[in-house]
Amino acid sequence: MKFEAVTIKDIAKALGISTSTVSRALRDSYEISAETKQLVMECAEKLNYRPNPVALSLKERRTRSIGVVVCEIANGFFSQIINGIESIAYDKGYNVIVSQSHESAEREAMDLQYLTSRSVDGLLISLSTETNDLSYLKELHEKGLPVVFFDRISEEIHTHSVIVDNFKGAYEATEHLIHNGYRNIACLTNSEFLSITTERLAGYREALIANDIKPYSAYVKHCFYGGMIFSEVEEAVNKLLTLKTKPDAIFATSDKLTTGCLKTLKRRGIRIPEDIALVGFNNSEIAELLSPSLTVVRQPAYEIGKAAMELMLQLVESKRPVQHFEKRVLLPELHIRESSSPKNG
Amino acid sequence: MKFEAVTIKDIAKALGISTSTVSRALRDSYEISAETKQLVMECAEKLNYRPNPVALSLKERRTRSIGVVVCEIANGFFSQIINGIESIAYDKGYNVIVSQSHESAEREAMDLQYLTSRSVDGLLISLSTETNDLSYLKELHEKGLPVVFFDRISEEIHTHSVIVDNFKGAYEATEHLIHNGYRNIACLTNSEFLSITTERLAGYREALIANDIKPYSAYVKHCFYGGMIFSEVEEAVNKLLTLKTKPDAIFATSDKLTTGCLKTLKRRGIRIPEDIALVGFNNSEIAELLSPSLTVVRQPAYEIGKAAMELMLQLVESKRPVQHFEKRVLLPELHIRESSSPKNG
DNA sequence: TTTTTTTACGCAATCGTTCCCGGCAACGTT
DNA sequence: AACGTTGCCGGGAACGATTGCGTAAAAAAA
Repeated sequence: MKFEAVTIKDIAKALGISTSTVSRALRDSYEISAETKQLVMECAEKLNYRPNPVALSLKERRTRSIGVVVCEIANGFFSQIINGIESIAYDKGYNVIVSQSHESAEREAMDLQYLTSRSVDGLLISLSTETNDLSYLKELHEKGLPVVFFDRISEEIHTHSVIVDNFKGAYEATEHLIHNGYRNIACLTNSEFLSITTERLAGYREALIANDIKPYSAYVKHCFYGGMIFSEVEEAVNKLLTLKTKPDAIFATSDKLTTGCLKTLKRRGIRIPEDIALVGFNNSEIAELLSPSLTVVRQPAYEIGKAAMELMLQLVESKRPVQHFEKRVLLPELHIRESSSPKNG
Repeated sequence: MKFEAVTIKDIAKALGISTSTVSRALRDSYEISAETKQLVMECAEKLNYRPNPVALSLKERRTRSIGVVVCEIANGFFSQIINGIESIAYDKGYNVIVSQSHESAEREAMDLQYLTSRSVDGLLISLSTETNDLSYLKELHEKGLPVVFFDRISEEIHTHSVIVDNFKGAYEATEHLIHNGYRNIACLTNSEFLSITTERLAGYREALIANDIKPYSAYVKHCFYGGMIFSEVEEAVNKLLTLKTKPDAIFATSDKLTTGCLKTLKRRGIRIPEDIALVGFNNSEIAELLSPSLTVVRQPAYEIGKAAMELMLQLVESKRPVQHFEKRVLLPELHIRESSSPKNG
């Protein structure tokens, strides 16, 4: 398929028939006689003919490839999602082109630019932390590019999306801490512009209020880069520790924030959960191997990827423009372990 | 770029000139007058023209996309490699199509089939644990498909490859254990068909011999699926623990084996390093957060990816067939932590 | 002024497929 | 015998871009 590349012409020549006949025979058209089909099939087999997908793409104006934009590939949560995306794509004969925003809006815009210039058939995206201007994406969407959001979504563009019930995840995590006797619960969270932040923060707040605990704004620390830069997390945690009434528990709302927080606490020799309890969103399998083992909110990342790709296929393979959009909400799981053991227990 | 798609023809029509002129003007050909160029440029800008990469691919017979085959995307080591690959690819205007073998030779063959049918310009591959028949890949390579191996390589195909010094990594890890007083050192390793296994096992053995310790075959446990199936690891570790002379240390030669081993030891309530010390190949950042923190051999995964993609570009962009092939060997780093503290120390 | 050279552009083939039009046999119908 | 049906197949125009070759007009040389 590199140097020679058998084409439909070669078959036509070998059999002394026209390319149109070969093409039709291969596609099993009714206007070709059984024997000709047979002949063509055998010849194609013999020459090891493979249709050229590039030529097909040009003709059909679709590439059967889907662009994926995430902030970071080398992040367990996202690589699990990509795994899910890929599993569906593979089954359906699509391929996936992954690119990373590294949490930069500029880089994200370039990714979009690049992916569309590669004429992907659709776009799966989890927004970067910096993104506040969606106009370019919106423009693409309005021009007809199928878009599906996952994880970090936006309501600004009316399309399919897949998330976990972030509110619920945060609510349950917070409530769990409260039930275990913690009352001064801090929240280490991402940029306030992200949908996940808003939702998780709301879950956290509601859980406090429902349990007659007054939310304390100094207990909420935003890390703009969501743990991608460790020093940011370290600083946030340190600030929490210098408060007059130190928190007795920390709820971290993302993978990297959780590990960053853990790292900081360990470095400072703070005991978990005796000095401070810790619960965090986390998808790493190692969480249970830590000492103390970590109580986490686990997201069904693989399923998120699968769902997102399924919805994408729905858009891409639909004959007429899709009118009704779906927001698929999956359930997070709270895994209770040692890092949030009952206070003074 | 979806419904309308501005083409070179639109520009030609708008300006009342031929498409060839437009094409040449856009490519800044010398045979086009400055004013015509100016006109074309402006018009292209105004209509927001984007060249169609599919048409270009068809013409130039290259897609500027590189296929990547790994066993598992959602594995820190490989996702870090992919990150490295992607970083170089992005800079050079290539895109990367990732697919997974899930350690299955059959699936790997299908991946190859799929990727080549998508006419990738080259192939970056880390072999699956099951792979013993390389004939198909060899055939592709002989037909002119550029191939670069990384991590799990094969000498059967003469081409570029990138690995870490597996021998050295294993040697140093083992020697470190010996220096810290351990003498009954077991080795938990992958399928014996993999290049990494051979090399790491050799490093382990040599280190023993160099320190006057006789290698004991019962201390070497192969896990065919390399930890992808936890029960396999569990069983291997359990077998080690039932030996008459139980090992006092375990050296695990991959990410998943290390965590699988750790999990098993934890579950059985075995203290590390008091009862058994542990050192493993691992690329997770969480290793240092474990209690005890884990002594690991860390591989420069990101750099492996970068190097592999660089070598690929060398192949893909070279005018004449490359004759001289390179095996790039990067250095692993031994991070000494608590899980291998001096014996009885 | 005539010839040669340069400049600047258009025509058409090409990449590999598909598919819309025809067209030509060999039937069956009136 | 003349006509309409089928059945089967080929020609050639797309899809979007590049490029070798040909050529008119303008510029330079004779």
